[in-house]
Amino acid sequence: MKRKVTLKQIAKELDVSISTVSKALKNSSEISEDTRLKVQAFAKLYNYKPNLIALSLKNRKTKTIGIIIPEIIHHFFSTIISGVEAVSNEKGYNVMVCLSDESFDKEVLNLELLANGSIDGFIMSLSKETQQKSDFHHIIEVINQGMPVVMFDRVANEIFCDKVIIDDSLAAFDTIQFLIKKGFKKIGLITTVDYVSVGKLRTDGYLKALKANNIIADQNLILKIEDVEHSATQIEKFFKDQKFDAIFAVNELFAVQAIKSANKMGLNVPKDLSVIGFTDGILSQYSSPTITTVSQNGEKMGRKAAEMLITRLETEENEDEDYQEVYSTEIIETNLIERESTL
Amino acid sequence: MKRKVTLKQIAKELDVSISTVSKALKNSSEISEDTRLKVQAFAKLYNYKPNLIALSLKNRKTKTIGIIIPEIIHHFFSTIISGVEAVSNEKGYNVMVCLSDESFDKEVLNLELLANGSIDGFIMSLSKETQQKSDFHHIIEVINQGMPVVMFDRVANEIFCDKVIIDDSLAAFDTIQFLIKKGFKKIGLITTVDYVSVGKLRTDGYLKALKANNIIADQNLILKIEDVEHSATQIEKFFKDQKFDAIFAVNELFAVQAIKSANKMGLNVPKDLSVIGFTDGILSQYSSPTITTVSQNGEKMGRKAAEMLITRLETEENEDEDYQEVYSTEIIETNLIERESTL
DNA sequence: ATTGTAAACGAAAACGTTTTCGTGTTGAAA
DNA sequence: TTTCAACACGAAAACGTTTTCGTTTACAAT
Repeated sequence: MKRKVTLKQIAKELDVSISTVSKALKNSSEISEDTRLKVQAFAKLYNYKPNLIALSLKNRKTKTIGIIIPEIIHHFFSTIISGVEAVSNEKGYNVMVCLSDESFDKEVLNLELLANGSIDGFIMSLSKETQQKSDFHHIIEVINQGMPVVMFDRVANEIFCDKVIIDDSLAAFDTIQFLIKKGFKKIGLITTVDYVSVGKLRTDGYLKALKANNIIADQNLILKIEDVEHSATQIEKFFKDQKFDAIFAVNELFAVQAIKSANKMGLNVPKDLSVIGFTDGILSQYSSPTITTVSQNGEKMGRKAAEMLITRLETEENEDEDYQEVYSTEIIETNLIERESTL
Repeated sequence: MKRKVTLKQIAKELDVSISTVSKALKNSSEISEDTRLKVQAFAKLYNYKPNLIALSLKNRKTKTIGIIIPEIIHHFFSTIISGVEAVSNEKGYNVMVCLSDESFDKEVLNLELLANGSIDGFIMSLSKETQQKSDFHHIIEVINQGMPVVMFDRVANEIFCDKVIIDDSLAAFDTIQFLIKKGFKKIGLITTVDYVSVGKLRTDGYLKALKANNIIADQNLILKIEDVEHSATQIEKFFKDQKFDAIFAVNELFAVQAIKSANKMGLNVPKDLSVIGFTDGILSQYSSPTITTVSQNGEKMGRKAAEMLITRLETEENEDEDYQEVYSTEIIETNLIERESTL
């Protein structure tokens, strides 16, 4: 078991100073060809690689970015990570992943832990609990300490930072328009409780679209789900109580469950009922029937978020004060992917 | 924008030495109550938190563990991360996630990058390409440098380290037994090419079970898929060419596609054909019909892997030479989850 | 007056780099 | 012979900690 070799050891072995070794390895012109080659050969032989922690300390930057997401077992968030990771790797950054498990406390903990030098910047999406409490002091504090933060998807107006989102309201609006154009009148909505920002926005879009078409929104056609654990039974009840021409669900799980409930009632999707979901995940692609859905393009969002963060990190070096306080919000376009669940 | 405060700054401000501040914050008895309280108050006021990078350098341990997986958009690997993350957090470790994208080169790159001081140990699963090439020198080298490694799922006998696996062969064997007991004779297998270790093992289990029941394996009933991108068409062809009583698929995607293909042929699952998959992911739980499957318990595997790694990291401190070279392989039990796709 | 001894604190090394600023040696120009 | 530049290298600081080993001061015991 041979431990990693350091500059000091090479220096000792070759009877030169540490500085000489360091310079030789960087092809400094200060060093004679002779010793340069000698040092490089030795370093190669012993497979010298600079210690990244030491570099981090010296340079005061770690070349790693932290990402905090509510949960990972969720296709959308997985694709986000995938996008972030891809861009980060290209640009020489590592990715540290933390899960908040939708808990405020864990989010705070993760933030504090990583903010103590481990990373150069954050990419994050708010936990449900944080959204519910509307308490963002932990994030604001970190930003005030000079740590760049890019938020995506579940964001908050109260936090000033770069953001990557989709236009949830517009996407929902367009979706409902699409359904109305097809001639559907009784369009049901399966959504989340309002404190989930994206759920609220999608609900808004739904309502706006109805209004724009002079359809009076019927609260009985709207189901707001608080407890995702028991969404299935709630959705079944929803279907027993009401009749629909079409259903718009704000995520793919609700969409799948809607289809199942419809089937149980003896309804065929799409013949008796059209269903559109949100987020183009595994379920939408492979369930039967495959589900028409609003594609969020998580990979692209992740890529964009990483690009924004890294750009900020690297222009920050120049202490470009003007740039510092100008935050931008990128809107990633969505598109409706038509599949078998709609006519 | 107030930057993070350091010991040095506190020391200067309070006109004491750095050592005094450090000791005061650790409640050392060397320091008088007076200055101790003064320092602590000041530190609290300025929200002092030790710089983790500096600590890492000093202690030569980073309290973070690296995890390299082939891809993240995959329910099984997501659950692994979830498990690893949970245990790591409990024990005060962070998690750095790298994706190999099933590529040998990227796996090597990630390994080299992280091995230079960024992490204390690895948890990893081999990329397909690595398995195909059977080239493990990069991993062996890292282990030889004294970096603890725990492998899971896709492992290799050539690498000496701790491992967490399921008994793929046995699980497959039991599954086929289950099908045979139900009276099925023509049992089809949809599997991967042989260089994917777990695919091979599951195929072995299938063959063994047939043999144990004196059924002669029919190569026509076995489909080995190389190109996952085009699995759907291959599976459809498979169904056109052959008739089955039951299908065993080595992952849930193949299982879903089998069901779809069956439906296209006018067959009803489970009435005309039973289907069993592997890995209890989102698809198995929510597709129609829900799919009977072998549960791999990724969360548990992840937890176990993290526990093994951390145990090794923390006993390593004691330079317990005896313990060093003894590696263990944990086998996580699997279980068959019966759902609608089997009678 | 001398010695001993706590109590309270500081200096410095160490972790592994990079980089600035010397410093000694050589050879050539004056 | 003196002077100077170029060359090749080394010392040391810095990043932010922790920890060991002094060192000072005061005061009690001899």
